[in-house]
Amino acid sequence: MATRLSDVAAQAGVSVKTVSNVINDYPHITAQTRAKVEAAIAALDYRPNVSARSLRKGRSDFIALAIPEMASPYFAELGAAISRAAKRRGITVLIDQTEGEAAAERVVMDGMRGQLIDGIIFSPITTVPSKLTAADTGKPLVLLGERPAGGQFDRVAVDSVQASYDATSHLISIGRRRIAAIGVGGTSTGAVRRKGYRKALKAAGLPHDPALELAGTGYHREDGAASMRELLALPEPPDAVFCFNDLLALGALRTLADAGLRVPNDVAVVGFDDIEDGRYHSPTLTSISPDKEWLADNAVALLLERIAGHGDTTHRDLTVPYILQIRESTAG
Amino acid sequence: MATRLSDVAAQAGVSVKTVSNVINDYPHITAQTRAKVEAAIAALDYRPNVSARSLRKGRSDFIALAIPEMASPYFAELGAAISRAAKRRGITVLIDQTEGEAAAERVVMDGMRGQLIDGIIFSPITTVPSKLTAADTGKPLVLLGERPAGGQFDRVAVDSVQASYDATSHLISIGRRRIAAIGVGGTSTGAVRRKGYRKALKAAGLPHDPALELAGTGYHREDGAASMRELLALPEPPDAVFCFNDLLALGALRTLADAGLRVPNDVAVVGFDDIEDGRYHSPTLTSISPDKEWLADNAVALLLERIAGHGDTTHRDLTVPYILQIRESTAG
DNA sequence: ACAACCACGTTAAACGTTGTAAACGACTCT
DNA sequence: AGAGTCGTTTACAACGTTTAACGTGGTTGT
Repeated sequence: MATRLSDVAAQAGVSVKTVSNVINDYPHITAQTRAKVEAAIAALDYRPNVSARSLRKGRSDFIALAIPEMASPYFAELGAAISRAAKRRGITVLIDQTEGEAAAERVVMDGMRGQLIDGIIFSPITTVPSKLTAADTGKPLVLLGERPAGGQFDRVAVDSVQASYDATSHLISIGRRRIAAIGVGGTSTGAVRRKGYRKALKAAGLPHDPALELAGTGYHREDGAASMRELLALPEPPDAVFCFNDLLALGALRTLADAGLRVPNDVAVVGFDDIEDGRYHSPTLTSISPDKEWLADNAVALLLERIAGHGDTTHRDLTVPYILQIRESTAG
Repeated sequence: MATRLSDVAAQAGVSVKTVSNVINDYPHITAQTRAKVEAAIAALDYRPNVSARSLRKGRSDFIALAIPEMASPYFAELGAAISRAAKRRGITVLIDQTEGEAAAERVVMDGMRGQLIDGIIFSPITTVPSKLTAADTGKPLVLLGERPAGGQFDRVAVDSVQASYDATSHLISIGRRRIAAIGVGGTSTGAVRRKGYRKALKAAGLPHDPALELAGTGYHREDGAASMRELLALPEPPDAVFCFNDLLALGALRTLADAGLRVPNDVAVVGFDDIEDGRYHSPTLTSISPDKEWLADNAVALLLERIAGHGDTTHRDLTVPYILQIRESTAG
């Protein structure tokens, strides 16, 4: 049924090897032969068999992207960007939903998809299990987001401390004095962003009130909404909130709307990620906006470089550029 | 480096084929041998090689999901659901971003990923190119959404006419008389949903004003926002809008907020898809809510059945259950 | 005329897995 | 006791591709 190399060879009147050479861009081929072969390929609508090729070469030109959940807008946007970046380089991305905490285990247990994939881009939202350190999967890995303790992997991420510092400082600059933080979980992300948040408060000489640091159980809208409800129940509610991602912020905005509070007049809100929802929400959401295209492109490039294996063992650490997008939720 | 079948066989003291038999649940194996083999597999941490397996079997247990763009919330949610449904059955989903109109061409050109995938779930948002009809890729295909002219494929979709009828009728039932529609493109989706919209108007004895049917260029927030601006510029603006998907509706809500109009008091809005954003937006969005889990599960099941190939050639057409979720955007 | 290329061909051997068919015992049945 | 049967295991040949080693004429340059 499926046409194979030998069919093409027969049609073009050349050897199998020559066809293979044409396909693999072997340098020494006459323009004439190449044309003949290409004509035959077109005529027979030949497609190389990926399985056979990857079995023989040991490379598949597939990489995996492991994310907690693709229905989450940030990860959806990230996945889309990474898919495009990979396609540009002729490689295909397999998306893996790790669904929460057991992420690394699952990746490892999946056995790297039966040795099909050449490498993996791993984007944890919660903790990076320390097991990852030990479990050397043998395949190149690029980490997205906060570095796990004693990072020994290639990594691409925003400077979360600085970005959080900027976000908080922005709230201070518009006159807020009682600034809450939502999302200070036990996760690396939560810890790092809290660091920048506290730093900004300190730099401005503002007191640090532990009651204003909300942990919550996750990073979804409902968690943000719940945390905001807690904050409003406080004897002295905040006049601004820095949410550690946009989903939390959107949830918080929902609670504020339900409570009849005006944003930003009563409470100003800043998010992190700059997902598209935030740009259309009422009010539009001020947010830390990482350059996702840059992130995707460099993550893929880095991984491919590692797969090609130019021997150097030092791991690299790329910092994603970002800007603070100021919108209605902080600008009256 | 990677342990293979023969390594396991050596370790267990049996033949390669026996190990293969154990892995593939071949019925006639002594408990004793099975135990030996399983011990060896565990000891060596053996993982079957997908490439070799699929080369030999002609099946890979991979299916493709072709969607316009995964960053679009509806498709992200759909992709997540389909991924889960597939994983439950031990198969892996490859997501393909077709990015708009050239969808089918690309799928075909991709050559079904070099014969790796076993079948494809195809979810067009714009037109289903008629080429699809001709281009028999040889692989099973399940279509999501509106049926193309002369549908001859398996298909899973909501009854869009009925759903649109329900949505429009709901607006009528809350007293609206001048109801606009956004998203009446030349696409199958647009055409079908317009049909239900017009039918509802007619059933209620309302006049049908062509100026209230907005086509727009796409199905994103910005298109909804632009269309809404057009509607507001009308000499006699509408008192309700039925948007053919939630993204359009969210864009429309944005424009209404900018214009200082109250929803639903001044203008009521209904969407289609029930994406999570709509549930947290201010106001929350009334929407047609298809059962995405049902959709995903049945689409995957149908495709797998087709792959297994129980010879019957009649194509099947499954109707996804839905409800109308009434929220703030229509309920004062 | 000799070497040094060049453009291809030929053949064989992998890559790791599974289907086919046959071999092997250990039974049971005449 | 020999033939048939059954349950379990194995040897061998594929699947479609690439790599390697070697061969063969043909072209070019000295």
